[in-house]
Amino acid sequence: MVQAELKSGAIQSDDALSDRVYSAVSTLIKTQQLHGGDIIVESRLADLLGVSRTPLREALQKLEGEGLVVKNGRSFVVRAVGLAEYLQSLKVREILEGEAAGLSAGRVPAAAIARVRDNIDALLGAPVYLPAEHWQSDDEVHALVCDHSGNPVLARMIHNLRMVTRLYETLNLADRLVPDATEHLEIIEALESGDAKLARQKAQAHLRSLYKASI
Amino acid sequence: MVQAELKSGAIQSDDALSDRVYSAVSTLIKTQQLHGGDIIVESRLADLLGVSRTPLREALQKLEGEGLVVKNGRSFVVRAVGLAEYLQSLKVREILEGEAAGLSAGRVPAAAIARVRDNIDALLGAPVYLPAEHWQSDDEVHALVCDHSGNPVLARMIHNLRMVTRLYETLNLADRLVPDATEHLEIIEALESGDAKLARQKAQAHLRSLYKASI
DNA sequence: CCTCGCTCTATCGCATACAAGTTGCATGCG
DNA sequence: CGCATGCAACTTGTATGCGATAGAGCGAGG
Repeated sequence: MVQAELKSGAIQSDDALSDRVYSAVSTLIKTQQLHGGDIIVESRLADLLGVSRTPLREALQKLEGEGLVVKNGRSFVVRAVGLAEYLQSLKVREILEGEAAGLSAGRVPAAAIARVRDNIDALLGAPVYLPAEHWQSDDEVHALVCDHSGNPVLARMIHNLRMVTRLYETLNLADRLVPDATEHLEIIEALESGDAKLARQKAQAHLRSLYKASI
Repeated sequence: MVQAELKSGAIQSDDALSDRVYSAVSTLIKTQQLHGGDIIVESRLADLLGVSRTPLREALQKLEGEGLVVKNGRSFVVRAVGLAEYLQSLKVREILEGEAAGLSAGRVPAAAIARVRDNIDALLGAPVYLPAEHWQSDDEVHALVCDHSGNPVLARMIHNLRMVTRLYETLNLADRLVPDATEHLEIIEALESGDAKLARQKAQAHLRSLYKASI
């Protein structure tokens, strides 16, 4: 099932153990090595990660707070996000990210915009499809929108929503590469222009596009 | 500081210990027996509640997930919500609850509406001001809006936001009784009428009213 | 008088041990 | 052969002990 060692990988080793475990389990979930609905046996996972149950439980509590795992009866299970919830989340994101985009319009540093744009271009120009880079570019664009809205509460909210959104993984990511990229570029352009209304509209259009692609 | 015993009160005693601790600490915070910024010493609080550190830590992790406590360095502190964050939260709530109200318009059972309306009337007619009842009525109205929106994700989001909003406690609640009640009644009326646009507008107006009252 | 560094204690992070509840299997009886 | 009952392994909840560390207090030097 899971063969990754905790120590390996890009995990900073001077962090607290429970934080490392948190990151480890988080990526295990996001990379589908633990899939939705799996029930988590504490001792097993703890052994697998080479730690005791205490820091693991701590990590699981935190993950529960972020909605990546839920408690079913007495044990934790990896959160399974169905189509309905995915669509609901997208709907809320449409509202929130639209607002955030409007607030951020004209407030994003040119350097940040340029960097994100370069990444999108690189992604489009890549000879093969790179899922990880796709995700990262996605994160960057949405971070651009959130972090400059001047409303950290709003930003955090969107972040949490996107987290859950990711758990719904039936759609084929590769098919979304070109639509995502073009829509992202439109959002960025709107942000750059300072046209709040346009930015909001483009962000909402992007989310609606995701929505339609999943029906 | 805190003199409440864990066993006392209306806490179900057949729940898991950590759940009881969770409820206990939650109410301690919401009732200001633990005020914002207080650093929590695990062993002290655990002794106070008559449990060991383990279930207490578990409860604290959960509370961290809900935003009632945060980790400052190595120890937990009761989350202090400042004016800035409060206003930001209200702004997001304006967006979200407006949307929820629009979605709920015409979908709320008459019985539920009647019950809430009765409670508001009772509150207004009470000879003395009852803070607890004020809070509860508030909860009911907003629950009315959320629970019938058909979007549980949205509802949960609003719930979390309201949780944090409550931590900001400098405004004088009693002064808000009449404005809250009248605005709530307007929202309810709009919900009843089925006019989505009006419902959204009234909900937003309510949140903006709260905003203005706190500047 | 202020600042830097040292020590020392209170507190936290983690592991482990123990208890209680549950599930599933096997065995025996009807 | 089927069902009930009891046992056994597993899993989670809670307590506790120990090592590590941050932060306070204090003293010395600038």
